[in-house]
Amino acid sequence: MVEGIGRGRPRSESARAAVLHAVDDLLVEVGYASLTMKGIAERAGVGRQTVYRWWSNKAEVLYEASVLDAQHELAVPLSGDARTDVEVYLNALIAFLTRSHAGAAYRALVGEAQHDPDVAVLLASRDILGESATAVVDAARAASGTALSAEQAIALLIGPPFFRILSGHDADDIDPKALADQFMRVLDRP
Amino acid sequence: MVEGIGRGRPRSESARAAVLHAVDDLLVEVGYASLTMKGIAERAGVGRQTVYRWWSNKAEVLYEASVLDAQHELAVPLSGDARTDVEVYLNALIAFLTRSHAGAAYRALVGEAQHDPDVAVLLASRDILGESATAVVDAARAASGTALSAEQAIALLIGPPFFRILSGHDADDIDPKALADQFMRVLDRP
Amino acid sequence: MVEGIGRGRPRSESARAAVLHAVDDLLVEVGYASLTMKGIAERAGVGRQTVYRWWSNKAEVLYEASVLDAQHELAVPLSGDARTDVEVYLNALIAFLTRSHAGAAYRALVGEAQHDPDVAVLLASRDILGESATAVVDAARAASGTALSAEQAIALLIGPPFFRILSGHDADDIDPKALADQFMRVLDRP
Amino acid sequence: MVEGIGRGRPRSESARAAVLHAVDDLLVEVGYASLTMKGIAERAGVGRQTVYRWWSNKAEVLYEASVLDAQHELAVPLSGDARTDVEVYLNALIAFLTRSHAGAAYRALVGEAQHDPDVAVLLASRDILGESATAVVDAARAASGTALSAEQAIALLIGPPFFRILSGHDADDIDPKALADQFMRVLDRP
DNA sequence: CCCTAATCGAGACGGTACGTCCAGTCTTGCA
DNA sequence: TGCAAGACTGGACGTACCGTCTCGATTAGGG
Repeated sequence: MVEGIGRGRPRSESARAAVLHAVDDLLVEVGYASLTMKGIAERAGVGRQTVYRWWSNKAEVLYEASVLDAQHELAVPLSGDARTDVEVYLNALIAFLTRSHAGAAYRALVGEAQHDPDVAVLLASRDILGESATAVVDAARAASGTALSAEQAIALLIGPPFFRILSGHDADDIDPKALADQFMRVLDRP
Repeated sequence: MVEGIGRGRPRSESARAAVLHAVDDLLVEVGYASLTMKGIAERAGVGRQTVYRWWSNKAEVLYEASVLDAQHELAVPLSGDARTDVEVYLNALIAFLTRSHAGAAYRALVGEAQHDPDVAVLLASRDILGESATAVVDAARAASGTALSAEQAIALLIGPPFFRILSGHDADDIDPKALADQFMRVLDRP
Repeated sequence: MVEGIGRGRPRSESARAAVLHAVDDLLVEVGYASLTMKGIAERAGVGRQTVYRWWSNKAEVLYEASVLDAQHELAVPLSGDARTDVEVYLNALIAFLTRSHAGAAYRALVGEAQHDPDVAVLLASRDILGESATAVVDAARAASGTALSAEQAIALLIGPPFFRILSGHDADDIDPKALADQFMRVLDRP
Repeated sequence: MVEGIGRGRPRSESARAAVLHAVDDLLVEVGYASLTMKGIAERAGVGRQTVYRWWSNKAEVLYEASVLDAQHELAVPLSGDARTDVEVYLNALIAFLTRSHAGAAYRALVGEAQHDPDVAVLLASRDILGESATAVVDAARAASGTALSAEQAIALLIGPPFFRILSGHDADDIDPKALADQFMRVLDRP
């Protein structure tokens, strides 16, 4: 990647970091609804235009600020036993969606995507949740010899808790063990 | 009309109807993101105070204007054959979430609920999707003798397409027949 | 003047007064160059839109805030002796242009008018300086039987000090007595 | 002062010329109000810093680009007849202030000087208008034997049209012949 | 023939005012 | 006294320009 001939002052990496850091902080302090581009810039000690220069809206900043954390929180080590791994993953997923800051950011983005096409495109460009489940799901599929595609299996695994949490049910009512059972049952038969 | 001693001008039912109508129209014309209380009042030919008097935010107006009507779109007649009914329901659900105006309103509300606690409460107070699935799910549960609770079964049925659609996947990639198969398979075993 | 049927909340006279007062204060405190619509609104404790609703730019606010003061400062009582009145007027004019706050506002407006057509129109709509000189000049013209028109005489009276002050000469070098002499001399001959 | 030993890259004379040329062009194209340092630099194909290095504000650039050239427009040849020369000069002055690009620049600077002390100093450092009138006025003074000082006579000559034009009167209403008459009349008597 | 130094174009930087928009409240006259 | 109309304060929006700051590249001496 060449990036032209590199004329002009180069982008300030410290400004970039300050913005992402400010978003992380503000998300916790004031919540997504009260997160403003103005507030982010001021908190980061950065000009407003600098934020707009590199991210076109607050969804993009939030995405970049949160996506790495999300991947980290949803990464589960494979034990070799598919049933166990699925349950461990489900626990991580539920914790992410209900208790994690990065998860709150992710839910906010999903929310925004429902009425902002730009955010929808941004979100669709990288299926964070789906990616996180891939390893676990592939292992389970391989072990079971199911005919389900990876995509189908992923939706089957993530969908039920995703639906209950985003539509406002009490997260405590979700039983990861039972969900894991149901998931394995679908896979276990041709 | 009696309404107690009724001093002063009585409440205008026509104003209420005009507001709900205006919201329906505007949702189609400008979309949720550009829906404003000001715009609603002007379109309805109603004072802004009148809107605020009856609904405390645009989510409430939208909820009353669109989402309750949504029940009709998701009501499927029971045929007696659980497998068939499940598939018919899934088709209705997918159409609702991807192509219906009421569905767009519902998705917008789910989105708003992710960063506005008031909207979350409003949405949780009435599980529209869950309710719509109850009849189909109960019939399927009765026919199969599964141990799954109604709530578990509902999440299992709705979750997968809900996740795929809200996280921005292409709706055409969803196969209702396969989803119905998977759902029946979980139920079919004790 | 009927002003329609007067529906809606009427303009707040207190907001109007607060804005004009704020402009007066700020002009003294920070000067014209640092006078901003934002600053005016904040100082007046008024919404920004309220300022824009009634005045389309800062020149208009300034004009309204200063014109009355200007008229007051430039009003000289007629003594009956034209020569004396002319000299008194010239002293008032020089004081206005060099030492008065309203005069500073007026000079700023004249300045702005040189590169903003809107301000030029505003200024031309009401010739504050010319009006102030009318009484004195008319009296002098009547006494002398000159053939000069009012407009010519006014320009002859105001022009010389106006030019010296606006083009940056030291105001102390201006001799009102000599200027009055010169003015009377032009008038005194057919 | 020797200016050091002159190490380093010397100033680019072509850059200087490009900037002055760009200012001339832009003044005509977009007007003084829309003239920005950024715009000047871009139009000149020059770095912003380069402009700031040699001129500290846009008034200085404008002064050097336009106003100094203005002297040519105001230079009138002396015929020997004072009355005629005065009228010719007045015509040139009025044309300069109302129709010339350099005149527009000069008026803009006078305007700016009313609220920017730096510009006021710049303008006062060289009385362009006064200088232009010196020859004509001195000739007229010599011919008439008046007691008026050069400064007084200059203000008397330039002031009236200057006032009318800068305060927004219609330039067509100005009668150079009458102004010349009035001017000569003041001079003609002790 | 490099070395040093000051210039050049380009463009990002932190700031700040712009004029617009909307939220939610308040104040009129009319019915 | 409820209603429409519409003005109110407040504050975020995204843009523009300010004057400064880094870049790499260029262009002159001086050693």
